Amino acid sequence: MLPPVPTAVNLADVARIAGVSPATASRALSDHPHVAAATRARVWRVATDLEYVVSPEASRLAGGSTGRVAVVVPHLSRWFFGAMLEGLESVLREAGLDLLLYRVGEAAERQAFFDELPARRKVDAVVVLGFAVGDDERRRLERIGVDIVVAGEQSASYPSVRIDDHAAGRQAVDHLVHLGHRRIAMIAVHDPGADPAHPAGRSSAYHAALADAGIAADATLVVTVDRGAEQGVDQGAEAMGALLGATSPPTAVFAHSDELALGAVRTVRRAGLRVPEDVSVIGVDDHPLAALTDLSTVGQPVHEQGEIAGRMVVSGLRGEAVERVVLVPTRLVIRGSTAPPRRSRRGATRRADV
Amino acid sequence: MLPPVPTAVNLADVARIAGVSPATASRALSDHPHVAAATRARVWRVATDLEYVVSPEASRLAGGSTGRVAVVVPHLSRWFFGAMLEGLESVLREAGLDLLLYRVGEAAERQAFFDELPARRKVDAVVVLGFAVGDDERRRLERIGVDIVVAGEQSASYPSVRIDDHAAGRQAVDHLVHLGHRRIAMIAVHDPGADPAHPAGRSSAYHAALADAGIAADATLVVTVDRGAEQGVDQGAEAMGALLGATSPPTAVFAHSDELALGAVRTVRRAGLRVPEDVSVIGVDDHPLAALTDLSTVGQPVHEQGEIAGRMVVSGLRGEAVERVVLVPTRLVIRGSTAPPRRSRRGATRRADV
DNA sequence: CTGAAAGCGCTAACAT
DNA sequence: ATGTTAGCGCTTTCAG
Repeated sequence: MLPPVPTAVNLADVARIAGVSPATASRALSDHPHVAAATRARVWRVATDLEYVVSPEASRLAGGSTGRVAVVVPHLSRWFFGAMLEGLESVLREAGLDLLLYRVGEAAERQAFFDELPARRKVDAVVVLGFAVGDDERRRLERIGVDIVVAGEQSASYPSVRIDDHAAGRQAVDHLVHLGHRRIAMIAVHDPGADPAHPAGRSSAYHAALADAGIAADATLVVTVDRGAEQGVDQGAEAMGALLGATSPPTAVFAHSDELALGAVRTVRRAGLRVPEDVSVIGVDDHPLAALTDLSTVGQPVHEQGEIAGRMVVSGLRGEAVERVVLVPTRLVIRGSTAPPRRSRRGATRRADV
Repeated sequence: MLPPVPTAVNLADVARIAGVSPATASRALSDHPHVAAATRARVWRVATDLEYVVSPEASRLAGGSTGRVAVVVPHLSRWFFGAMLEGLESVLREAGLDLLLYRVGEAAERQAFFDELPARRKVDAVVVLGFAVGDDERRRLERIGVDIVVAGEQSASYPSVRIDDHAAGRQAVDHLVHLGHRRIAMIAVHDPGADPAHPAGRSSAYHAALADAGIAADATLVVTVDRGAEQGVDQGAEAMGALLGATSPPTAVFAHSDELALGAVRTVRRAGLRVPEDVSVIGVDDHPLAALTDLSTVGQPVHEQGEIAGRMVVSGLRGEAVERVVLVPTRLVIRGSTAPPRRSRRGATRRADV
């Protein structure tokens, strides 16, 4: 390792060369009010010439903020989380904030994070991306003593950005209903932390949409998978297997995510049936895979949710008021995996490519 | 915003309560050699009880290290980069290092990063993930004065982990040759920073493999796309269109990535041809999509490359010697998108699902 | 508007 | 083995 930054230029150097005291230099560089314009300009010039960068440590120690935001995310290799992180990063970077990344995938990692709180004393705010913070976790998290924002999930306790899951579910199921389907199945994700008595938005939307259409509920048409596994595709495939094995199989399936939906499509095809002629399938997210595989879906603006979370953090840090809940709109994206039931209207369907 | 960490416990508090001097407390907590076991234990107990956490700022300022590593990556929502980042993160976290994330996608962002070097004075090391550092960039990057490690790409200047691109290319093209193909095309990525005179590993492997098989080179069978676009699928699709339009189209295609390969597959199918019966397609990476779409490919251990980069950083920080180049093995993954040319040996092929 | 002085919380010599 | 003494580089009162 090299010696610690041999060419380090300090505030004192800048001040000396600019012919002012360190105090003035500091004020000039932090854009404080009471500094002569000429002085400010001179100090900035010298600082730029010397390529001066404040020592964040010293700055923080002397009373400033850390200029850092912790981001806690369960996965990094899955599109949804990556895209949201990307949106968040762009806003934070623009605001001059550094992003400290903490991945907390499995239960053990998650527990360790909330126990040890490695971000303590290191950040000005924390953003939780794509998972719901449990009560116990919330209590611990708060001991970090900074602002907290949640993105991509519901949160009663913190400002959050997310989609309206109920509305999204309605868009999907209503689409199937309007196509004429009556036997509509659902592959739902079950969040271990959620209250089973109150089905989450997408599930409740399914039931509401069926009820509104006068379709009787059929418990054999709902399969629930646990959240959290790596890809989701296999779970979707398995769930579809169960659905296909039912006495009276569905003609359409609403999956809570595109990955589950793709697994379902795979199973349908492997069973020798066709999508959408024999079974329609719709997911949620508008994953890039959905476009590639011609999957109908309810799209959500993922990147944008990350951006909004970033803006919430920046506002909060500035001491401005922050909205408690921002709902972003979803949109129905009709592709080739949904069509009317039976084998009617051939021409209206497209093949799934790839 | 809350007041800055109301419950802040400092070293001085711990020291006082434990009945020692701050210096001793510091030594005890940093596991220094010359501290009585009893003292160490007592200090640790008090620190734990009080939930003391060192102020990284003060620690660093007083001569320690930052305990942070900067990671520079071009994309966050693409599997390859996310998976590598995930591997890296796990090792850094285990070593107690924090990860400062910088995304530098487009040219402008990349330029800004290397101009401003926002990581200066903030980290003990820098990891460059998945892109080649140009000469000018290298010069600037070095002014940061810390260790640098490159993963997923070649680097003459820094310790790096990567696959042997030439070997990977041979695995792919040799596979096609062994299947009996003679008209083998390539969809290559062109790295803007690379020297056109020296074709990169995968391309040179293609030429070498054909030469070894006594197949004459045919320039119309090579299409080059620029690196860096978002998904790659569309570029692959377009490239395949050009190939299909050739006087004498290929019976097999080697694409430099799975995403390009999937685009190629889409074009082949849209042209009314079948994969692999009419055209075989093989990619590189073993992207999760490849398994899903039954694409043959040359797999590389992406997560592991991230881990290895992490270990290189940790070793370097410990002052241990670090290997200059670590090559990780690739493996040929034969799925349903490659088969002998013509319509021979039906039984050996599987359908592409989804 | 600017300078002088006093730490922020910690670690690393240097003593003891 | 432990305590004492200096700062690290910056921001911030408090004076001018």
